[in-house]
Amino acid sequence: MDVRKRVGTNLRRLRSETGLSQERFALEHGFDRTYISGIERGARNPTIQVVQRIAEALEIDVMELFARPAE
Amino acid sequence: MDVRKRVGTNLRRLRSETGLSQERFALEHGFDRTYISGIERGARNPTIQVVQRIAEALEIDVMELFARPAE
DNA sequence: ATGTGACTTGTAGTCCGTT
DNA sequence: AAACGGACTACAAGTCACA
Repeated sequence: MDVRKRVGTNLRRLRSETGLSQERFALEHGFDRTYISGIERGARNPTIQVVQRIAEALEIDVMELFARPAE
Repeated sequence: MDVRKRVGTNLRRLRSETGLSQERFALEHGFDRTYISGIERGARNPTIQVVQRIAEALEIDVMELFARPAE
């Protein structure tokens, strides 16, 4: 499994669990909505600093975004 | 702690454990010698696909490179 | 509310070196 | 063996209009 899919899947699940839409999550944490969308779909190849910023927004350790998602 | 330092510190430890120099590690796995050096020092901000490729070269899960290093 | 193509600007990634 | 510099090209960062 590609790491982009991995991070994207984890982000989508964790972001959903906060109860926020992509739009509100992006707005409240200073991201562009379409950029978050692209990462969740695995269409983007973000740098580790971007992933770090997302982890901070989710209030989790960056490592969690790289966990292998359950099938 | 910055995520670049985290990945760099982990890479340096894990790469050293393989017994390979930066130069040989890079050569044998198709990386640029100076780029590996930069990542280990935390001076670079690699994309997640590059970190994935490094993890594959180390034969570990990419998640391990994001673990919080021991102090 | 999300997906997608297109776009500009900045920097990731590579290659040549020297210290 | 590793840190570091300069220059270059490929592509990520960040944004927008529209479906």
